[in-house]
Amino acid sequence: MALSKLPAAAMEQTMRLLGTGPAADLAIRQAAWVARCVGRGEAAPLGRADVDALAATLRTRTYERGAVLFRGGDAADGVWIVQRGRVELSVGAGRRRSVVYVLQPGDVDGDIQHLLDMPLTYTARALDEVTVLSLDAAAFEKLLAEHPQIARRWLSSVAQRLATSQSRIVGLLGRSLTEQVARLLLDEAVDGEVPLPQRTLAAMLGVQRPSLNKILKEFERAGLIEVRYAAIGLRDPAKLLTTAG
Amino acid sequence: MALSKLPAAAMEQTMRLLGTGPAADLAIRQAAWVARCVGRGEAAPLGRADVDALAATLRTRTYERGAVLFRGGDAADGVWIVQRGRVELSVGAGRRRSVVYVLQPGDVDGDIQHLLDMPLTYTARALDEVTVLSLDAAAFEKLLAEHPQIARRWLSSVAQRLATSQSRIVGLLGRSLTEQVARLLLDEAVDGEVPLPQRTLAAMLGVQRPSLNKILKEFERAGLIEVRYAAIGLRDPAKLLTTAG
DNA sequence: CGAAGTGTGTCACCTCGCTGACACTCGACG
DNA sequence: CGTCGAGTGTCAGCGAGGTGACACACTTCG
Repeated sequence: MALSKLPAAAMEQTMRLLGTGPAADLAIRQAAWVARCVGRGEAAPLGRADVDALAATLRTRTYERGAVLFRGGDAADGVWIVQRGRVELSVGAGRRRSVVYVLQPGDVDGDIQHLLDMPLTYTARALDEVTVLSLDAAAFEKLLAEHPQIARRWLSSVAQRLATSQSRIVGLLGRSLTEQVARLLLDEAVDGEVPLPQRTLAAMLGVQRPSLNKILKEFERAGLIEVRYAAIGLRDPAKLLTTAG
Repeated sequence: MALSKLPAAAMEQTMRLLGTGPAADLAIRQAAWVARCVGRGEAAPLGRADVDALAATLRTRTYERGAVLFRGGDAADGVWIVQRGRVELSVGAGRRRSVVYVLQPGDVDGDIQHLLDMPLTYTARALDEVTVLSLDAAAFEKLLAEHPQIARRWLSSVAQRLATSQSRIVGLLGRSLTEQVARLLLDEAVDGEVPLPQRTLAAMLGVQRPSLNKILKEFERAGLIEVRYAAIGLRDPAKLLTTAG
């Protein structure tokens, strides 16, 4: 899922670059933004035709905080990109709940399930008020077939997610919880802050909240972080990085 | 990395299907096999031209048991596919060694690093005598650019690996070691056998060998498996599956 | 303002898996 | 056929992290 955690500013910038006056269509700007999300374009720049093709097929949907976008076991409903807000992907419930990933603006999901023709294996829940751009399955397939540049980019995007996923596995194997927590905080930070409750962070590591809390308080005493309500501020990212190993 | 764990028989079959008499080139048969490895072709069947293009660029290399194919930090030397034998991908050394993956015949690697222009993050070591087919970076890029069907297939292949990687993360989070071991054995079994020493299996789960050994002996007492020298035989896969949760 | 819901801090107890060690067994190879 | 390296079986002690519980703080919304 993780792809590029573009700050909102990047979107604005992209929009400005592409905006050609009042007539510039919102859909085209959205499509250009999606193109940026789906892999960086060094190897495969998109042409105007590619962006237009994307724009023609995008739909916008909005969910309120706490809403469930889909549940594990559902068939994938095309491909979607988070434009605003965060979406939590989790497996299991109650005490056994594990958070597979937290999608940030710019992250893409649903493509894997479509490509492999498999059901969704996790449940998606909006952590904030969320806007997603979506693309139905047929349109996605058509895009890939008719726009080689888009297919090439999508390949980079999926490859990027695979690399992230593998480095997460390495992070989980044989590391102490302290190292894992330091790494998680660095990975999830946006503008020096991790705006997630401890319960969610604990579920991302597959540990219990008290265990996480203990480590967080140690970090706070050492001046590495600042524990706030439903959020954590990073005070010394460099030192946190050395702690992560 | 895991893609399709094709038994040797599948390769033979593919070769037979494509063999057009004594003149059939070995390289073309190899290329057809690679094409099967890289995603199943429902959505994007390969044409004759695609297979020929693959064949033109393949090189064969052989490594003996224990040889190091590359070390973490090296630049990716193109894309390669395991044709025969197994290759262990690991991070760290000594007590901290973790096994990221064990490549089986048919598995592909090196493409991700090339696509993202990143160095290899793990060390590859031959577990048996190994033959790999390899493809240099320029040829790979050319293939993707000029053969949309291959690009489409490669996308499925990477997507498949991402799905595998994610399900491994779910397996690691919040599961008891017993469940993890059961799942690992099922995932790694080839013809009802897991031909790996306990030390390697332990490194795949990021645990110590005595911990793994204890669970294995419990499974053996329960009649689920049979512990052999540097190998484990599955006696009751169905029951093992229920143990995996 | 005040209640309800959600998040945080902390504790005592207990289990699971790590540590380091040692004896034994298997298989390859000279 | 004997030797050596690699793999396996097992143990006692220890520490990290899970469990369940409870008090308190923050926020939100009526």
